[in-house]
Amino acid sequence: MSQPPLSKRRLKMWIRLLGVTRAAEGSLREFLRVRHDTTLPRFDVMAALFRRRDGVTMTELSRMLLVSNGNATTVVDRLEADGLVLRTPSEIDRRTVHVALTPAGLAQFDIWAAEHETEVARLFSGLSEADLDTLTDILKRMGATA
Amino acid sequence: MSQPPLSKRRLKMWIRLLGVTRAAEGSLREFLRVRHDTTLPRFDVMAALFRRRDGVTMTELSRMLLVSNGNATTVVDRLEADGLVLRTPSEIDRRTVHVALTPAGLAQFDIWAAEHETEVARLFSGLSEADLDTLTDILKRMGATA
DNA sequence: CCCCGATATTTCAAGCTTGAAATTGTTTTG
DNA sequence: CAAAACAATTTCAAGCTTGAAATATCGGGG
Repeated sequence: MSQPPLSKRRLKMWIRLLGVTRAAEGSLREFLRVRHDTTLPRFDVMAALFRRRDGVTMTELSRMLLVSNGNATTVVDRLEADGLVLRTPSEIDRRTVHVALTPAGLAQFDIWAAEHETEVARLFSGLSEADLDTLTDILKRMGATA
Repeated sequence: MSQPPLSKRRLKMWIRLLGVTRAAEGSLREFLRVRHDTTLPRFDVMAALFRRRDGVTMTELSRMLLVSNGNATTVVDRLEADGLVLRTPSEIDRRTVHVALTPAGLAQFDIWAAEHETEVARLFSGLSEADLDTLTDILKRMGATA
């Protein structure tokens, strides 16, 4: 039996990939809303600031999350209003702003992160160690191209 | 060497998967904007209606795309205003509405689809036939769980 | 036949997201 | 050094998205 052309197969894979990702995002969004009364974008920003504990600039933040600079601004605005993150103007380069978790933000994220990890693990409980090896390898190569 | 716990590995995989997907979505969004002056959500709706040429109800549409019902309404509103899709009230069940591509919409989508496929194939040109086999298998199992 | 639970769609407010323009500050270069 | 190029951030309008509430319809059990 002849296979469809490579480009068609890549397209079908992309559609499937998008479906899996959207379904997982939907589950996580609901999880964060129901269990922790927060949203995915807010969580993502907090997670980025948790990874870079010393703080990051707005541009670094938007690059980490692959969102526009304007988007980073508004999400950080809201988190700052909630007292979870803090902007500090840079002394060295007065164009840049450093953003970091507040102590309250760090405490909050600690709670969220543990349950979030459990939820993600539950969502992908169908994947074995071997699957993870294989998938990670492929995803690394996809990231390198795109 | 001891590996990190399975839940941590699953989390890292998810973050990587999200990164790859967001990067590809960003590329496709830009492609659609620059080359065809349209957006990803509009394209997605058109693609769904192309796959189901006889038309679908609003609920079927939102389930296919994994978006909320309210979201489907507004995107279809805009496409209808552009003359690309058409709503037809159902005779049998007066709660439901059928949505389908107009001839203009079909012609438009034909043009978009070919170039879109090329672009997707280019984005994922790093994946071999074997990779596609492996990845599709894993994605199928992920979809089954989540 | 009427009520009641279920289903389909739209409406709405709030928040998210983008891309471009405006603002402010830095660096390079003639 | 001044001007121009470049960079970081915010602002803005438009569009996207969600989840909940409102509206309309269907279908079954008294």
